[in-house]
Amino acid sequence: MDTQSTFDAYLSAGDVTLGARDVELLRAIDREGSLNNAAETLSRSYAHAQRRIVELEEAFGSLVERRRGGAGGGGSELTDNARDLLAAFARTQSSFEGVADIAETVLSGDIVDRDGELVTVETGAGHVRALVPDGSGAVELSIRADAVTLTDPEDTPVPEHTSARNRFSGTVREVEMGERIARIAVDIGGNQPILALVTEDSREKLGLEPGHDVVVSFKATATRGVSV
Amino acid sequence: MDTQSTFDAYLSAGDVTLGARDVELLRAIDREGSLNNAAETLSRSYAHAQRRIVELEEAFGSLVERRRGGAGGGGSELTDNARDLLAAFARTQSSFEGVADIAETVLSGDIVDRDGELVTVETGAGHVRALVPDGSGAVELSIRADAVTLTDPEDTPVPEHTSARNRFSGTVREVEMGERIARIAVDIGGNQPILALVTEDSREKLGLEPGHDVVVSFKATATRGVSV
DNA sequence: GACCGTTGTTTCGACATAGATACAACCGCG
DNA sequence: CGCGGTTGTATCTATGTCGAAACAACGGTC
Repeated sequence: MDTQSTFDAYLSAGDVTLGARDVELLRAIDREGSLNNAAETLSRSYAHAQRRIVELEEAFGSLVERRRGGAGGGGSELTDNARDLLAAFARTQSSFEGVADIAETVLSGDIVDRDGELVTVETGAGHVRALVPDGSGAVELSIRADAVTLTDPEDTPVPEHTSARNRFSGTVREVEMGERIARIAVDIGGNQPILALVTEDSREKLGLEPGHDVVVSFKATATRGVSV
Repeated sequence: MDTQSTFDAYLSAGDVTLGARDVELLRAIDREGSLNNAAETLSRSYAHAQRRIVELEEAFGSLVERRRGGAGGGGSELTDNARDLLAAFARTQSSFEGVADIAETVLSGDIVDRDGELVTVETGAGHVRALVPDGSGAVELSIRADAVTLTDPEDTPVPEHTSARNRFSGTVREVEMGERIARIAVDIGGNQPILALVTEDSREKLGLEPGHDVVVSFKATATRGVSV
């Protein structure tokens, strides 16, 4: 079974949520210069699109400046507010895409200490500090590969001097090159290696090849877990 | 206008996607011991729930072991496969929650170099390396607060010895304490400070108070941007 | 062998979403 | 003053989703 995680992103204000479909509509208005043409090119009904715009504006404020009559019959264009909203949507969507696409390592373990939502988990590789909303006992921690920093063992800050609460010494097990980004699997003693995403630049400077020693560190606040 | 980013998480296999509603159903079956009672407690129709299970199993493999007849008329329970699926869903959902909830800094700038999807962006605070799928010119970079590492200026690895490609010297501008987690705003010379999430532990050890000097670093692979 | 509560299957209808259509209002322009 | 293309509004219909209801099949237990 080959599952893949996907998502729908929304921006919500009050009880109205703006989704991908709405963004598509706003972009089309921007492109076409009129609500009518926008609905046309998207093969949607004008009536519905118009009602939706009104609905969105009640929650998000003015979005589309609409003029009727005049040369060419009128037209519509986006407000600055709408452009900000579109940019915000694009940003959050791209953040979510990061989560959906990027490899992560899953560590299993048991909670041995809890302080608010901050917990200490005993795993095969040692203690890991992480965020787990609630529960106790067995947990699964997920560590996104883009949140893992690799440093040279000779020049790694002592734990008191960095905010990365989790650090492990390990050796590179596998290097998988992408276009400009390498995925490094580092053995840290647990039953499975930690994956880290680094630029080819970094890979070269740190001399990351199989067998090379390296220190992996990641922040507690970027390590999230769920009870199982 | 106060917008908030939300999301719906899915796991998809082929053209079937498993969503929150399906997860709710599977959990109810696990809890109630029968498909019938599960549908009952969720106020859903048994018929629809049953069809949905069949549909999901065609894509995700065996999920529910159903027995009819026998003592008590039969019953159903989840397969190990289904439990794995539930855990996977919980993990991805919790990862998405991280993105939705956690503060981020948005830096505006212009692309000055591109190498694949890896770009160098000129911002008010200096050059930042980031991932931007396509486009050129103006971009907005979002840097999640949980991806920012703070280190002591006295003990920060030289750039050649760390995979964190972006580093800036700054001074703490503001500290906002949560329960066990502090949000630190660090001034790095741009028009807006970088936000970092650190544990209270780290805040104390690094002596993070307004006015204190600190080095902020974050990975290029954790910095995503969109063209504007 | 009848009972009983479950699974399996079909059909119907309620409901929400969205397209289709029609028509009024608007206003610069020729 | 009418034309033309737009916005604004109302109503109808198609579609898909999901609950409601009814009934057959199943198989331990008594």
